[in-house]
Amino acid sequence: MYEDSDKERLLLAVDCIVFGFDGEKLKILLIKRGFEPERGKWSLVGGFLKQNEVLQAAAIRILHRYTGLDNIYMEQVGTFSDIDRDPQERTVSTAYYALINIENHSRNLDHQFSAQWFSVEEAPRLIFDHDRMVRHALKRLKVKAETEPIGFELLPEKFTMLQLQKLYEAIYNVSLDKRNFINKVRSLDILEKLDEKDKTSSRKGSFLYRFDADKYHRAERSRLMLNL
Amino acid sequence: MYEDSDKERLLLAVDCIVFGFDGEKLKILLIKRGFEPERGKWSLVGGFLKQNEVLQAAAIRILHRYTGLDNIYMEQVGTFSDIDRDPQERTVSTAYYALINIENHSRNLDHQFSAQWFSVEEAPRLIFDHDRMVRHALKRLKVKAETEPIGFELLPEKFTMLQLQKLYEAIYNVSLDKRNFINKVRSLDILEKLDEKDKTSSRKGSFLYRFDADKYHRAERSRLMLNL
DNA sequence: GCAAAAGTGTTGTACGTACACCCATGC
DNA sequence: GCATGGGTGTACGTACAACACTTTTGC
Repeated sequence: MYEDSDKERLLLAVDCIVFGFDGEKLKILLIKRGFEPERGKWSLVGGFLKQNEVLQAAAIRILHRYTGLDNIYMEQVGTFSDIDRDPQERTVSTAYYALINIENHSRNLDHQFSAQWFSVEEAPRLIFDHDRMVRHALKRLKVKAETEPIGFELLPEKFTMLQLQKLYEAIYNVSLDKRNFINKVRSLDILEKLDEKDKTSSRKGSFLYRFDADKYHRAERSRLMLNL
Repeated sequence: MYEDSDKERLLLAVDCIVFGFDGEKLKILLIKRGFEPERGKWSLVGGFLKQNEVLQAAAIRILHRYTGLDNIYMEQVGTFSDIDRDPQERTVSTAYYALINIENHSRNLDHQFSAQWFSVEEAPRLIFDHDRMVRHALKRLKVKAETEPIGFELLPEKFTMLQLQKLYEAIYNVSLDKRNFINKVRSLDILEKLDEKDKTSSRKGSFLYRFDADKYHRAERSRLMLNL
């Protein structure tokens, strides 16, 4: 295709920024590299694209290898191509971010990879251009979460209003008024209020909610999910 | 890098969605392919990434080859990797969009490529997955133009308020009230009002404005550029 | 009965939206 | 003097932001 005569083939990698939420802070999953180069340093989970594989599939495969998880929300962030980003050989890498429910997940965390959760602000310096990838992913996550109900991917199926609020506070690094927050969320009409209460954090107990995809799709919605 | 053992190299292409504005409609620049496969069909301008080249540089090089232009605003859209997107050989392509001032440009349009402007809605069907790329680019352009002053890239240096309004109407495919529009733009305080008038379209003549990058950077600005 | 978190409503303000008339000029 | 597009201001409604007290329960 195209009319260039020089067709140079090169390595295409995929790196995943895995976001999780522990109830307080937004976290990312990092692995301590057990192989050269940069052995012992922290990095994103990644791998190479195969000849007969689509990028999204590679991202899913890689995420599965490191976390054991399937059916995870993923979104392409961008493609990074600095010449020497990988000192071994010219490698272009496409970054994806994944949103996972940290609670469901911790069990399957495969210890062979020395994977560990870090809060986004306190993460160690990463290899190559992975820090840049994280910054881009975070920016994209913020934009996306403003207009689409993706926050729920980071929470357990059933959650309290306070959990949801803390999640948005963590994503946007702001603090919100709980009355305004709850009113806004209610007005969106995309949650199902359950009869159960979560009593782990108070004597009174707080009601649990569940994201209702049907309600969401039915609703004629204003452009914004949350306006912070 | 990484611990995969199988490293398969493949072709990486770059395709550019070139946006322009003719005063009425948002346009894209397409070329009629003079080479196989798909000779005679319309496509985006594109080329292959070289071994020692960054993606952005490739996009700039390709844009320059087809338009003769330098110093153009470009933004990465995403990377497209369907297995058979190019029937010749597995090729992954990263799309960029460019914003150019259609007036300055028309002169240097190199006729050897049968390049032609099409309004976004009336463009012919494109080869490969280029239609999908255009849709993505358009979506990204809309999001970006909401929060950053990139619209000016599509206008001549000096422009009238009506031109600016028509531009945003074209991008978002809406119609706006000129009084509200002008008030909103004024409140942003990022334009310099010139003493010149453009008298081509009326006897009275309308004042010309220029985007003032300094004002823009100085201003503590609300998150939104235009709220439509 | 008290400590601890959950739950709830009102008011002011800012911003977006709707809307119509006069102005300047060239012919 | 008139036709053409350019330029301007106000009134209303909606939506966000600020704010404090009562309720429920387990101990």
